[in-house]
Amino acid sequence: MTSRKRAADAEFGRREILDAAARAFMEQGYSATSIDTVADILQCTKGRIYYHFKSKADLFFEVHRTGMLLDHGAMRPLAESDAPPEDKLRDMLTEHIRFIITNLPYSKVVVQGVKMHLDASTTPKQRETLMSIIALHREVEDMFRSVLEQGIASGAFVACDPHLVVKALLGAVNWMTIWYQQRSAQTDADRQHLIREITDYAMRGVEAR
Amino acid sequence: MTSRKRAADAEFGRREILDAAARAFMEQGYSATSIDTVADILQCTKGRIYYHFKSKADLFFEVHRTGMLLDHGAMRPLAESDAPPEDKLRDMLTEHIRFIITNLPYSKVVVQGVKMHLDASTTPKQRETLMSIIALHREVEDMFRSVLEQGIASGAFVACDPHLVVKALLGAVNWMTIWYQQRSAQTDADRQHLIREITDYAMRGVEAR
DNA sequence: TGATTTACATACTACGGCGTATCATAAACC
DNA sequence: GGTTTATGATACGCCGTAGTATGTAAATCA
Repeated sequence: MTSRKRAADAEFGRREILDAAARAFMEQGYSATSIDTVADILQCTKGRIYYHFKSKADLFFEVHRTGMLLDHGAMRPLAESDAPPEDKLRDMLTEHIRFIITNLPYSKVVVQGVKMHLDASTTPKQRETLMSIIALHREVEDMFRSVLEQGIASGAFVACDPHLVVKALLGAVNWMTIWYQQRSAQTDADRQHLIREITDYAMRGVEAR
Repeated sequence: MTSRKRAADAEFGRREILDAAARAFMEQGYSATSIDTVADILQCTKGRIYYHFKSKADLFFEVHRTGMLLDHGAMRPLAESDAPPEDKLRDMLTEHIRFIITNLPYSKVVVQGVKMHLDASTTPKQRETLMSIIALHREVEDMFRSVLEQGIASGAFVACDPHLVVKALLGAVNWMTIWYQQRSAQTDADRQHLIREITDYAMRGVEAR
């Protein structure tokens, strides 16, 4: 039983590192972030970080993976519901935006990570986890595109190229990772307004007249 | 006269460096790109680059500024036309997308640059040019928001918060800088289709029913 | 034609940062 | 009481890279 407590502590300590790393990567980017910077944020030394993570790249991958898992986990139940496509899409968008603003560091790292997939500077081991991250990313996009296709088929959405429109739709939302800052929406009402306006815009782009 | 020729050559050489730097920064990001990498692309040495640019940061700023000037220059005449807002916005979007796909490296650097404005590691001199770049960026966004507000006033666009919706609208388009690659659209017809689908989606998000 | 400026190339220095190795330790486990 | 776990502290080797200092050949100019 106590072993479970220790295991939980270890997980907690690990997550603490991931959170700090996410903040650092968000603010400075991967290359510009040093392991020592992450250690400074935690007020510890590199030793702690290298005890849990093999390398800087591994740490980044884990942050990226954690972010994708959180978002994917939030989207899947909604995508699997049997609500009509228009309701389903609206729920997914709302939840996705909520995820972005409540987990901004992870969201920004995910975006960074997407852009780094060309980098060949990875070990075979890393490539494996990298592929699983990419798979998660694809799955999330597939969920959105599926709902789009359902809506087009049902007549709820306008006829359009779902492969391109899903990019535009997700872009309207994901672009938040570029411009959004905590102070953009201070009160709860501000956040509600924000979520509403962005969701409504994204929905109007696909809804049939 | 010959001096004019030499001046033109100098400008050409400078632009050549900017183009190469834009490609490098696009592919690897600011921090991960070394001056030597840019030199390798040009098949020259650092000497040439440091002759034209004071520092790596200066080079990046000039790429960023050039990109913003190009986009700003393409948008302004359209924004200043006296066409109805819905036509004006459509034209601006189409042209903006065309700019992105024909100047992808510069577009991606601009996005990177926007995210780096927090960095305080700049000299007073650099801050000045940085401010002018930010001003250009604001102006472009202001042009889009203006058109939005005109359309809302005229009843052509739905009632919405233009400050937030302009972010979503530009996001739908600018997100291309994340996912678009040259091979995404190989033929001219592909590119036309792409531009059309993205523009249509972005427009539907604001058009009144 | 000699002097000077232009537009680079070469060679070198200095430094930051990744990763590792070593030693210590304090708590949890067995 | 011995062992494992999860750190802290410190030091170091090594490499990549920004920036500089110096050289140089050609074009321009007087």
